[in-house]
Formats: sequence, C-alpha cells, structure tokens
Amino acid sequence: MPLMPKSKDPSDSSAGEQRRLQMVDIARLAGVSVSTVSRALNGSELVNAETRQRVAELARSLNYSINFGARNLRLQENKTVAVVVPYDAKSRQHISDPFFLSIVGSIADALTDRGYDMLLSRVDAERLDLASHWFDSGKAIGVVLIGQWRHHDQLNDMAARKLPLVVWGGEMPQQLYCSVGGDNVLGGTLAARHLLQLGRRRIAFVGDANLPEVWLRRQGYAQALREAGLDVDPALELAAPFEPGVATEVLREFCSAQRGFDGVVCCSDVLALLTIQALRAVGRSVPGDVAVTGYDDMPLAAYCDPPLTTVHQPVAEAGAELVEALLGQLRGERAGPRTMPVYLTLRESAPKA
Amino acid sequence: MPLMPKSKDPSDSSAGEQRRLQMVDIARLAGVSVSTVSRALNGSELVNAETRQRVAELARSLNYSINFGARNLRLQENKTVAVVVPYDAKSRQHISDPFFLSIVGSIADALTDRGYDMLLSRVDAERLDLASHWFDSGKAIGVVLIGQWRHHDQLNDMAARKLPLVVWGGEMPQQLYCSVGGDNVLGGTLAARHLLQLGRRRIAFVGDANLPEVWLRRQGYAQALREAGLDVDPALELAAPFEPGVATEVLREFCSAQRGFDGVVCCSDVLALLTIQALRAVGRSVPGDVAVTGYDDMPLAAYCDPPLTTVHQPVAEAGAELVEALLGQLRGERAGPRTMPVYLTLRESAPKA
DNA sequence: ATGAAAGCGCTAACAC
DNA sequence: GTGTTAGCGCTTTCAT
Repeated sequence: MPLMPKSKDPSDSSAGEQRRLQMVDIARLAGVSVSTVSRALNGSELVNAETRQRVAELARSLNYSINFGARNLRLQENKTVAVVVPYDAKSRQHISDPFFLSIVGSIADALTDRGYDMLLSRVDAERLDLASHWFDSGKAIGVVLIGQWRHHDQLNDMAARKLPLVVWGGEMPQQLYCSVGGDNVLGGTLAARHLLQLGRRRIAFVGDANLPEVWLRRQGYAQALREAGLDVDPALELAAPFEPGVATEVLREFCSAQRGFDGVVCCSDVLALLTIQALRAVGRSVPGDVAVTGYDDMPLAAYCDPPLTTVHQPVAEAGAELVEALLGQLRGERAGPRTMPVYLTLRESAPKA
Repeated sequence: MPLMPKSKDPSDSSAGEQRRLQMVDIARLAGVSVSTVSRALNGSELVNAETRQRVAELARSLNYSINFGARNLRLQENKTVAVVVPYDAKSRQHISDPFFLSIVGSIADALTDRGYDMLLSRVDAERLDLASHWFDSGKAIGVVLIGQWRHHDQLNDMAARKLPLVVWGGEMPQQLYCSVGGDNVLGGTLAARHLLQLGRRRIAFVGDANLPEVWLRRQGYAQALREAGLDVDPALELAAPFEPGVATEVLREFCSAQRGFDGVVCCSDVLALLTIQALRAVGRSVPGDVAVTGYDDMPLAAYCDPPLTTVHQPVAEAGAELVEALLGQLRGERAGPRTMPVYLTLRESAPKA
C-alpha cells in the first residue's frame, strides 16, 4: 500500500509543473539500474566507460540534477556554511555597515572557490549563541560569525560545546573560540601615532570599548600616547556605538561639550564620517582644527569629504582566512586565533605630515 | 548485515565529537516511539498533552534539534531561497556596490521574517542562467537575482523553463520573468528635471544603457530634456560600467575630452562620486561648474563630498517585495512585474534651486 | 493515544 | 560491470 507524503495534486498535468527528474527516471531511460546511474554520475571506475558516457549524456540532455538533500542525508555530508551577521535588536538595525558587507562578499568568494554554499543570516547581537542553530539543525557544517560584539562569553560557550565556529574579531585573553581579524592593537597604534606625528596632542578616541575589537584598538591608541609621553584622558573617550543613528546624537553632544581636542581616532569609517559632520556642525574644520582617522578603509573611504585617512583592514584576504580556519577545525586541526596585519592609508582627513 | 555509509571512525570517543542527537534517542529516553516524538515535536493534537509536554521538555533539555535534510526529504519541502548577485567575470569584481549589498540585507530580513533561509551566491554576469542550478538541485525553492545585467534573454529563458524567479530590475517590453524594481523612468526624469530647474542646459548621462535599468533611466532623462525643449546629445552620453575601476578611467577621459556640459545624471552613487572626482581632476567644481545627481541613495550618500543629490531607491521595501513576489509565484499566482516609486533626495551635489 | 512500517532520493556494501 | 538491497532521519498512514 503506497504511503503518500503530502498528496501532490495529480491533476496539474496542465500546469506544466513537471515532477523533478530523478535517478530512477534516468535509469529507466538508459535501461540500467539506479546504482549504475549513481555510479556513472559520480564518475566511478566501476562502471563501463561506454555506459558511463551514455548515462552522463542522457542526464545532461534531460537537464537532470541531483537532489542534494537526499545525497547529503545518505552521505552524512554537507557543504554549507552559515555566515551570521549580528544586528542590534533594539534599533532593528540592518546589516548595513559597509565593512561587514564587504567581509560577507569576501567570504562568499572564498566559499564558492572551495565548493561550499553559504547560508546568510542575521542574529540578535545579544544572543550570538543562537547562531549555533545552523549547525545543530544540520543545515550547516559550521558557523562564521561576523564580529564578537559584547558577548565574548557566549562565544566561548559555543566553542566549548564543540560548535565549529570562527569569529571575525580580535584575539582576547583566555579565548576558547577561533578568531580571525586584523591586528587591532596595531591599528589603534598606527592611527594615534600618525596623529601625534602631525603634532596633535589632545587625541580623542571614538568607539565602544565593550566590543573586543574596539578594546584592543584602544590599547594600541593608549600605547601610542604613552610612547609620546602623554596620558590617556578619559574625558576624550567616547563610547559611540557603530549604529549611525545613535552615534550621530552621541557625537554631536560630545563635540559641543568637548572642545579641547585636535585629533580623533575613530573605530570605523562611518564613525569617522559622523565625527567629521559633528565637528563641522560646531564650526570646527577637518583636518585643520581636528585631524580624524577612520578604521576599515571601506571602498568609499577615498571618496568621502574629506577622503579618509584610515586603517586598512585586509578584507580580500579575510574571507579565505576565515573559511580556511573553519575547514581546518572540521579536519580536526586545533585552529588558534589568527591576527592579520593592517596598515594606515593616508588621505586628507589626517594628511601626511 | 549492517551497511555503513562512509564508515565513521568509531575510535573517536575521546575526541568528544558526539554523534548528533536524533529522534530515536529522544524516543528511547522518553520511553515512547519515534512517531510519538515526531508528533509531539510538531505539536500534533493526536498525542496526549502530558506526553507531548514531556517529550518537548526532554528534547529541549537535551538541546535536540531536528535534521532538516531528512525532514525536507520526507516532506518534499524546503524553506530556502537562493539569492544570487551577478559579478563581472572579466574584472573578477567583488560583490561591492553598496546598493546591491543593501538589497541583500533587505532580502535577508524579509526571508527571515517569513521563516525562510537564504543561500547567497554569486554568478558570472554573462551566465545568469547558471543561477537556476540552485533550484534544479533542490537546494532552493526559487531564485532572487539582483540585477538583470545585459542578459535579458537568459532571464526570459529561465522563466520559460518555469524556474521560480524574481529579478531586481526594470520592467522591459515582452518580459517573461517577474521583475521588481524602482521606477527607473521616473528616476531618470526626476534627476534630469531637477538639473534643468537649476538652469543647467547641457546635461550628460553616465551609465551603460545596455543594462535594462540604465536604459529605462535614460528614457526618463530623455523625456525630461524633451519636456524642456532640448535634444539629447549623444556626445554627452557615457556608457560607464558600474565597476569603479573601469569607470574611473572612462570618466577621466570623458571629462577631459568633453567640457561642454553643466550637469550630469549618474546611474549610481558610486558613479556620481567618481564623476565628481574626475571633474575636479580637470579643474571643474561641483556643483558650481557642474551639478551632479547620483542614483540609489546609498546609506553613505549623505556623507560624501559633496553630499549627493540622488534618486532614492526603496531598499527597505525591496526585500519584502521581492520575497512576496517569489512566494506568490510558488503559490501559483501569476506575479507580474512590479515597479516601486522613487523620489529625489536633495543634497549639495545638485542643491535646491 | 500510540506504534509499526513504508518511503522521500540517493549511495555503497554485497552479491552475481 | 551491474543489479539488489539496506538505510541516512524523518513524517504519516494504517492498524491497534
């Protein structure tokens, strides 16, 4: 007695909604068994070269393509990686920072090159652990998370649960998960050091140090100040978030309250842009009154007003690096965190000395 | 005799690589059959409320999650949509235009809201038809393609083959596939008309009219000129591609060769930015000597130099619209092309009159 | 209300 | 070299 799953309406012969071709069809038409078709299509040496040819030909001419769901189920294999971009639930912010989007593009390339598919999704930045769902449900073999946000702890838990995971971000003390990122300390240092070389002495820092990457950049910034014999002034630190909406307000307030600075290290190019706007709004010029550095070197950084001096992140290499780290883990390699070099791109917002 | 698929190394008990929990495990622990677990987890009324509770509890506490591959295979269902971004194979350009990336973000949101997963990939812009692979292989129930590029014909073929497909782009004559896009003719008109209102009379058009969207925008541009009693001057048309690299060169050449224009309608914000750069390189000011309009109103358009007057595209709504169109098709509705309104955002590159 | 068993489309171990 | 068959993890009909 035939059991019918979800009885497909059999009366739609008119609709042209033809049932998807499967191996059994090819087999029938080729006059061989399904196994032979399977073997032929997989290029098995076991099947007669002539038969193999014929079956392959037939399959191609009929535009057959395999049902991956079934194949994966049988093979217990999967070539899909989940890429997860955290978002701020409160502001319901889009995936929008150009930098994150560039990274996603870079990962897409790297995965494609290696024959993997990419499942893209977003997750509440407060519940990064939900990203493990993709693995747990078998939809993906691992997860690439774009950014650590403030939940270092959740990431550690995920790693402890043996979730194949790679995170774009900075390397923190006692970190259990595998991170890949630019050298944030170096980035912070390069930016601050450059402003110091320009003769600036009161250098502000814009970025939310609750985020590991920002925290590291601040280390670098502080170190550069120390090298120059200067102290960090907490009054010149502004914990601006990456979301443009909130950041705009916070920055305007900061710029009207605080006037005693002549340089700013910003933790993203968008923040740099907003900072410049806020400065102008209170009648201060860039780079004349205040020199500003951005972070990321997004594609448009060269076309802003003024073009941004910014820390260049290795976006193009990032995708490959993240993917390799993940695949390495899956091969059982104990992949440690990886930090990639960054450099300063000099433009007008903080010009060459 | 037990058949072993791809003999999993049985000796890795030490590695902590614990086998994924499945229904049979829950069933055993709950002392019921697999069917009952299945029913319980699907909230079937058939199973005793108390049992259902108990099973659900157990599953949750064990962190069980279902194997979607198997479920889909059995149910012949799939909740994955492929989103495909064409790229230029010759230049091996990244997915990089901020506008495309914003659209992708918008689609991600729309799909998530409706409980669908998103498979993101790129495809050679010359072989858009390869995008059908996702459907053919059963990995996705349909395809959303970002942009028509120059292969209108391939898209029509795909639609003719009954591929569930929605394309972000303009509506062309005799189009068989479903497109969703901004009103390109209107956009072109709004931009040109605004420049005319500014008193500009020699208005250039920058964009490759081989692309349907650009072609439509040029219609609108031409129409606005005609309204004003002006003729279109082919010498003022520049078929600049969207790829920044190539466009930069072409634009520099154009701007040094052609000096007889005082306004430019550009077909993307990035092109507008590049145009402004090229103009400045030959000593012409914006908007003083030449007023420039962009297209898309990308998030950063307000922060460029100068801030861009640009045609705003309905990115936020685009995702929902595209997804609805696709799901509509799958429900058997005959979804026609859909054109969404656009408007001009006035900023400094072509200021208010 | 629950269980047994078939089968979704595919692969591979085992026969021949 | 090819066919037969079991079974990947799940849902559902049918039987109880």
